[in-house]
Amino acid sequence: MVRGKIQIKKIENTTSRQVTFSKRRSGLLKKAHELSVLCDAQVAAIIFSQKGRLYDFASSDIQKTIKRYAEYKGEYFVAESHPTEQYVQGLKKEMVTMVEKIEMLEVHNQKLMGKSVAFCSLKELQEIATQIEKSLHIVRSRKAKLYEDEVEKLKAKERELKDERVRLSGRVGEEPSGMPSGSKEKEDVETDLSIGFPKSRS
Amino acid sequence: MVRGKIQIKKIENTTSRQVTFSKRRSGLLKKAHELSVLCDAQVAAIIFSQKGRLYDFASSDIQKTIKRYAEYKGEYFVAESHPTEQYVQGLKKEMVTMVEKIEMLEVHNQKLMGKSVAFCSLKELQEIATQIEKSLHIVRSRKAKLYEDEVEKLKAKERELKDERVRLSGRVGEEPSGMPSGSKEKEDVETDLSIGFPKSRS
DNA sequence: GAGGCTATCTATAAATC
DNA sequence: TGATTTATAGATAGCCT
Repeated sequence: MVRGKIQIKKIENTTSRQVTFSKRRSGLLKKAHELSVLCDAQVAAIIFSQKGRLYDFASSDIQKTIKRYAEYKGEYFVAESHPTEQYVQGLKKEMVTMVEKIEMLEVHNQKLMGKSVAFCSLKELQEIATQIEKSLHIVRSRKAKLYEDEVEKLKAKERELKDERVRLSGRVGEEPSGMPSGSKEKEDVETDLSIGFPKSRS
Repeated sequence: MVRGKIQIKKIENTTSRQVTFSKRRSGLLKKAHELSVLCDAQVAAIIFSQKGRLYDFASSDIQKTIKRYAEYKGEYFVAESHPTEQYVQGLKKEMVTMVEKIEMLEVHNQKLMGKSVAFCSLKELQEIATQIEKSLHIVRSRKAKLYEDEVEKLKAKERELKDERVRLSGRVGEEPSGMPSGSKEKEDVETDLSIGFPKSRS
């Protein structure tokens, strides 16, 4: 017997709370089912007991219902734990662009390297050749410049070494008699030991 | 007054179906609420009307409830409709690889085109120059081949036209007096109208 | 926990406004 | 549409097994 209307607040007595849970739970699921059948509605109900047990009802595929719910709500809760479809679509689109770019670059590279030019038109070949010639020119110039610099550097070193030799010779009070090691340059001064008058051998 | 118990099957009368939907819907949501409060349970209910309108109740955050549901079920449906974090990580990794490849290709391209060689070593410059020379050789060969083919084709056409002319001349029983249209080749036979003896103008 | 009982409370079908 | 009414079907609190 029901003694007066009950208060809608947590039932403190554990036993009766569990009994009530069991009864009302099945009542709720039954009503959910009836509603879906009577009114041809899409209904889903999810119940977790205090202990964490799951009870549920779904008139159709619950996944569909949840998905529909998510879409209806403008979706955001799924995004919380999982990237949205939209986000991934964006990534994929970006990847397609990148793949295209890679292909483009590879084709370009191939052509610059003289590969797969078998299907190029004369006009295209001419363009490639022009580009390559230009590249070659630039690279050769750069190479020449580097060599030049190198030579310049060596000359500077030579000068430096000469100065050093002169300086050292002045300090020991005699004629220069040797070259700094490491130098392979030919000097215009006789430094070899010899018998006879200097310069007589030229 | 309720006349006898109702059958749990779709109510065909649209009006009474809508009325029943309205009443039972609110009844269901109310009961869902009562259950959650009385028994301290986590309850969520989702109802879509036939027209697609959404009605729902959730004792706590419905997102949490759905998430918990998904986890409880081992889920699957979340993965089905939404990419997993892992999947996205994979995509991103792939993208990083692609970005690196693009950079590599671009640098290579730049070098082949003689750009940004300012910081290359002599050795590297030499390698690039060698490559470019090789490329140039290939491209030029290809170009030469194309020209050759072109010339060959033109020659073949010339022969064909000559044959044709001879054949036609034989059929009309006179000396060749014209060339097939489209040919721009210079012939060694006088075909122009003229006064006087043929060949007298050369 | 699950099921049964029963007195009540609640939901609601149908009609009416 | 929606609100109210009313009679009744259905749900359930409390108690027991």
